[in-house]
Amino acid sequence: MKRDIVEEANKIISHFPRFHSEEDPFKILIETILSQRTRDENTEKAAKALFSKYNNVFELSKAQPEDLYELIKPSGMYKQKSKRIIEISKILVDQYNGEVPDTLEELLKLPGVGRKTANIVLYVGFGKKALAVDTHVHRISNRLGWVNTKTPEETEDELKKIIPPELWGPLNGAMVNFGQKICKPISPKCFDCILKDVCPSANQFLKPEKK
DNA sequence: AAAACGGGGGC
DNA sequence: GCCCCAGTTTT
Repeated sequence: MKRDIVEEANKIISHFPRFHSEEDPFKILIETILSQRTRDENTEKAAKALFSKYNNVFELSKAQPEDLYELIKPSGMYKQKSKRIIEISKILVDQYNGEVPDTLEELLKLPGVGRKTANIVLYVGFGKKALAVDTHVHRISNRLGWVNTKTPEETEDELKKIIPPELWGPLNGAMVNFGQKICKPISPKCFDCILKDVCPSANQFLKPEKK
């Protein structure tokens, strides 16, 4: 059977869209920091608690790390994240007039902001054509046979060659939902999968994949 | 390349 | 009880 990868991507996007209610780039940046290695529910709890007490970058820039511990604890790694959130806030206030920069290069200078977080902020916060290769994107792209890669960096390069830029962000978000509901790391629900007819890994016994 | 950070949920 | 989560930084 002939594969149409773009069509498969659109299918994932239409079946598992990811909505983003927040629009303030700063709040998206902080939420994305909180979301690192943590599930959505825990991220939302932490973000809600945090923003109920601190409304903006200026207020957060004056806080102490210990002030945030209890608020963001559900998101895990709360000591590091508290420290970084305040460091980021100070940098934004001191060097960026309180605004979040909208380029990959500038975002990567912020503490706790790596390639994945930066790309999520670029897409969700600024609507740019960005692709954040997280564990879901890496795992699913390889299972589907879209790419054959070892590292997220390789996956990013290869995916960008076969997926049109306007789909990068939407596919990225949809893959997260798809990965949580169907194409899970362990015991994926291939029987219920919309791509089981084309996926080379469908119905196989899948072990957790190396990153 | 590997360790450290980390609470919460699924199985 | 073990494994994983829209990872990044340090050793």
